[in-house]
Amino acid sequence: MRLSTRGHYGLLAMFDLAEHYGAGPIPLKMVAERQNISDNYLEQLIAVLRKAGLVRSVRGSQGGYILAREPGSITVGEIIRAMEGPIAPVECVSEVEPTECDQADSCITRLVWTRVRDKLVEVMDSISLGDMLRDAERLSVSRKA
Amino acid sequence: MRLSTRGHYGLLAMFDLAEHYGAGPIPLKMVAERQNISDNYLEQLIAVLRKAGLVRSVRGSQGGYILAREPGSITVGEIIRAMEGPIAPVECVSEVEPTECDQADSCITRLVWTRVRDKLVEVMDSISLGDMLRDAERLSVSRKA
DNA sequence: AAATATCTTAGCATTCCGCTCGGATTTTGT
DNA sequence: ACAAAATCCGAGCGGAATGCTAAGATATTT
Repeated sequence: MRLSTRGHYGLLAMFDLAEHYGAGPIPLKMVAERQNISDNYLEQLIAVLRKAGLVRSVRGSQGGYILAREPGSITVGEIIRAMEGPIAPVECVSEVEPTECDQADSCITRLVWTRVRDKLVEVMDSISLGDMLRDAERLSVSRKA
Repeated sequence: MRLSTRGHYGLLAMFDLAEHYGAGPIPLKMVAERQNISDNYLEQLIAVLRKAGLVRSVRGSQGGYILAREPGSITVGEIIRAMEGPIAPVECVSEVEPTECDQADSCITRLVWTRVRDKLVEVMDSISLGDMLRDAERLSVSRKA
């Protein structure tokens, strides 16, 4: 029941961009350094996020990456789907195009996995990068106190 | 965000044993046949469930496997933990012995994964094999109607 | 033209997955 | 005693995915 590092790193990178939202394009090297990820590897991962329409890129000197939308409108669920594909504990309850097995209609375990999937979707889609920024704010305030 | 077939098959096998609970030891070949799993492979998987104390085995002719406890007291969460290890979307929020990263206390994504983990645990620990038997009963009744 | 970035593709070592297979051991029934 | 039916145990293995590294092509700014 693990995420690969793709989803893990993807969210880290997106949150980093959210923290610098409004400051123009952020070079990937900065993100990689701050989040402690190989920048060569992150380059490949951010390409996926770009193709999914979650970030915009600016090429050339002074270039970098910017969130495609404001942090409040980008959810963890979107990011994870982009990085790891449809959310589903097992293939037969995938959000899109589940490959049905022959006893799908009498399969009780399928009901279980559907409930698990629904909970996953519910929590991931309910958290936005904006929410995470607020959490960070609260956390840093309580730290200073 | 996928389970391996280990967890998938593990639950199928345990549910099969639950359906025949009280009928004495069930040979693994029967389970494998009904659930359409390679019996050689299932043999390895059931060994894990046995070592976790979820099933008892009876060797020799007329032998087989029996749930170690009644279906109502065995949860999906227990089975998945046995087959796949501690429930956690990322390692740093593992239920047991999380390997902390150096910025663990200021990591916002960690808060997200903790919430995801908690939801997973909540739903998996709330469903027992007994619950699944009731679901199967309801489903077969509504099918006949 | 130089510097700074993104973009794209190839490759690669390691690990995990999902098995197969062979045989040892235990128990029951004839 | 013997055969049959089962669990037990470990070795091995092909294929796929993971998590990178590396090298260069392209675009943009200064």
